[in-house]
Amino acid sequence: MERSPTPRSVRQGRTSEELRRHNLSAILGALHEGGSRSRSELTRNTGLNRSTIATLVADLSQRGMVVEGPPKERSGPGRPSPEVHLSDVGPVVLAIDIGVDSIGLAVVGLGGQMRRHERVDLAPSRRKPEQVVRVIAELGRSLLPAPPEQRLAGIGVAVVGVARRRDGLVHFAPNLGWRDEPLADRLRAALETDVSIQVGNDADLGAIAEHRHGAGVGFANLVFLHGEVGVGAGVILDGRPIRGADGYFGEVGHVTVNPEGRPCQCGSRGCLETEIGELALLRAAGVEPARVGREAIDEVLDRAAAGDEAALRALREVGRWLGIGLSSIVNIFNPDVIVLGGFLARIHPHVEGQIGSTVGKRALPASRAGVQIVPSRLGVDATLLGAAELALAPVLADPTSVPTAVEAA
Amino acid sequence: MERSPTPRSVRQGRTSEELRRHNLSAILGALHEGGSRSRSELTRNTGLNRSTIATLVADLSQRGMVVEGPPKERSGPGRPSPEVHLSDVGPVVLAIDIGVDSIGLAVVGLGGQMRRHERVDLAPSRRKPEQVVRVIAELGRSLLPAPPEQRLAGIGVAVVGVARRRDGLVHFAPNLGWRDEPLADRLRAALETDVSIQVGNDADLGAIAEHRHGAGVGFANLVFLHGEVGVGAGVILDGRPIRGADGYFGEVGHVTVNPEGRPCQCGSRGCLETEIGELALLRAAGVEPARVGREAIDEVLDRAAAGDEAALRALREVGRWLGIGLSSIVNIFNPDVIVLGGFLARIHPHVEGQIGSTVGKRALPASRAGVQIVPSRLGVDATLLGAAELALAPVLADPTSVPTAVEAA
DNA sequence: CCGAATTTGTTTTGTTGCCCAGCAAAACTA
DNA sequence: TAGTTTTGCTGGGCAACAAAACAAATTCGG
Repeated sequence: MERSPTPRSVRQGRTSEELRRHNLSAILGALHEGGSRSRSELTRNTGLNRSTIATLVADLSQRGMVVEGPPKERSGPGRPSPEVHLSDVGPVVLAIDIGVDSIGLAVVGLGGQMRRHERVDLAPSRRKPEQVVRVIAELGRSLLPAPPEQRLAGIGVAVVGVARRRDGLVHFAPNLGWRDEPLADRLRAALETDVSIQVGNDADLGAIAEHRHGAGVGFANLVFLHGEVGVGAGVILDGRPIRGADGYFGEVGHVTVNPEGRPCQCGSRGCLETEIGELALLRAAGVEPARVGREAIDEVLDRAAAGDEAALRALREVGRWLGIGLSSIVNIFNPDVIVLGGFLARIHPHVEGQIGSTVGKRALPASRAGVQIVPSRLGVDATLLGAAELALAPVLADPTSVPTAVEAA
Repeated sequence: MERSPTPRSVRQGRTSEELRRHNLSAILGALHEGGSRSRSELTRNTGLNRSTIATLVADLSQRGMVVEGPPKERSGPGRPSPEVHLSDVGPVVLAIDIGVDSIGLAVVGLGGQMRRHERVDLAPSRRKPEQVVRVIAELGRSLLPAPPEQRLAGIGVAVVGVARRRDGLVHFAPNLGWRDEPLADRLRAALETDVSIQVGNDADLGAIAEHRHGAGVGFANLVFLHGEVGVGAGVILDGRPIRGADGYFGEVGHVTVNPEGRPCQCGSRGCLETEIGELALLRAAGVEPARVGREAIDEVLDRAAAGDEAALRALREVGRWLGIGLSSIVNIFNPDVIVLGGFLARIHPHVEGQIGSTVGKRALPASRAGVQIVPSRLGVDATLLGAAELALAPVLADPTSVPTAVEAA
């Protein structure tokens, strides 16, 4: 176990060097999360003096991370302030999303810009770690240009399972059939790289992506409920992703919602995952569960749109349990917003009304009053972008770790 | 609703002045949480240069917050380093704990030292806000010496109910029969003071106290489960207290544990509070629930110690539901430690075994493996000390807000 | 079309805060 | 008692942000 009770409190002091790092990071982070803005806006945002902003922006510009462009049109009286943009030749990361039925890869720059992008289906027979890693290595080589052209700052991986952040070991991924896989090590060998490889849970990373670039922008407290075959949740509190002592915080997929429900693979019965996962919908709609995947879900939705009674009944059933599960989430986490991801985003239009009424009845009035329940805005790319955020985090936290143009030459 | 989605991300820049504040705060915070230590230890803890530590300690000393004493005996070779202690004539706060059947007051200094301390019973007939505030004002005046002698830096209040941090309005306190009480305003008027008055929920504040000074010292992820008539939880994640969008985070008292259980005052049935609260124990043991309070619980525990079958059965029953509730807490929050407070701390020895076996069966193996479940170490004073922490927070965050001896003169 | 008002970039000059080096002091060791 | 180790103390230096003064670029009013 990686528990570390510190007997004496250790508080870090800060030097002026760290002060500079913090301020560079503040500027870069503002641009990353909120997009381009003028130098004068940066001055107002950060509260720093305009001469300081000038030197900081010049520093970031020298490092090839931002560029200054012409000012916005018609901005009022006074001398116009140049617009600061994230450079599109800045450092990039490779983002990888290992899902149950597909693998996604993308080259992502600061600001969450996807430069290049690829997704391939993953047949159930090809889910062995060796095979998955081989596919990733091939795709990765074709996506990534030669080193000097683009500066690769790191690699981030989202995986449907529980991963150990420290060393990228995938502890347990039931839907892939993995157990204790040293994923980061395998990828490092296959991609022949020495950059840092960070691995995280797909729901945790989806939460980060929706919070920074998607449906949850501007909300401090967010729960991202990601449903495919399994159900996981990622939680952001006070703007910070929460992981718990071992990284299992927010494991709501196995909260009991239906004490008389079906047995779950976790050993219990009537877990949220069992009642609202893809399999539950297919089963209730009378579709062969073995056909699980995008097309099977599409079929149910099409049939419901055409008025098919069985499909409509199945959606109502899933909507009911989803509402109950969401009520618990509202009661426990008191979020500003809940973002539904994966296949839950796709059924959202069909179950919206039912969710609203169930939460209205079951959740504590005080907590439910302010919460919004919305579908993902990033769709299938949410987890991919989250993986990119994971890899970009060190660059954002310390922009000085990227060499300046002068240093690189 | 107090939701504030910020359309554009605002990141604070830092000036060198704030750097100094941060470093002063780091030193004071280390002493506050971890106790006295030598200057050389502070140097190692903070990573700052020893000349910097010298000026910082001198600064805090001038402000009357720390004093330097003789070095520790036999510390090894080299010039001995003077020990830095928190001053016992430094700023103090008034801590107030409004419980269901008693009111506690204390004058608390840095480090959580209780200087003076008083607790009085609160008869059910005297729970009206006006009466409570009158009692507090009387006790407060007798406890607090005249202003110049002790510097009163703030007032912190713990209350059994939901409070709004911003203005100290008690939204809802069912066990006191309060609703929308402007508690902070009433206290400000009654105590005739203009210092800041902060109000918080008792479980949230108990969590902070146990984390900094009690059974949870050194653990980054802690859940404090506080049970009396009602049941509430306070949660610390990554060392930071969590409150949620409106302050209702971790409302586990109304999580359903027994779908066939008794109706709860919240409208649902079989809530955790209904199954493990004081009333549940008394009822199960055949004691008149109306007698609820310290003596009634003592009676049940005494009878159990004497081998009384009904009392033992009642404790087993409560232990079972407590185990189920704790399993959910382990699954959802994945904490390092769960601290049982209030009457749950007192029954802990009797239900320890049962809790262990229930959690062993019901919680996810990965999360339950590392968690410790322990009784409160601060006892009835946990919430009182938590209230003190609330009031001390501004001083710890910015020691320069306290005037220096020179400035005061 | 021109000048006043406004706002921001730029440059120079503080001011603050931390680090470093060298020396002195105070312990332990043998 | 001399050597070693560790720490406090002092003065000098560096890095980072702020403030002030001036220049530049725009809007607005006539």
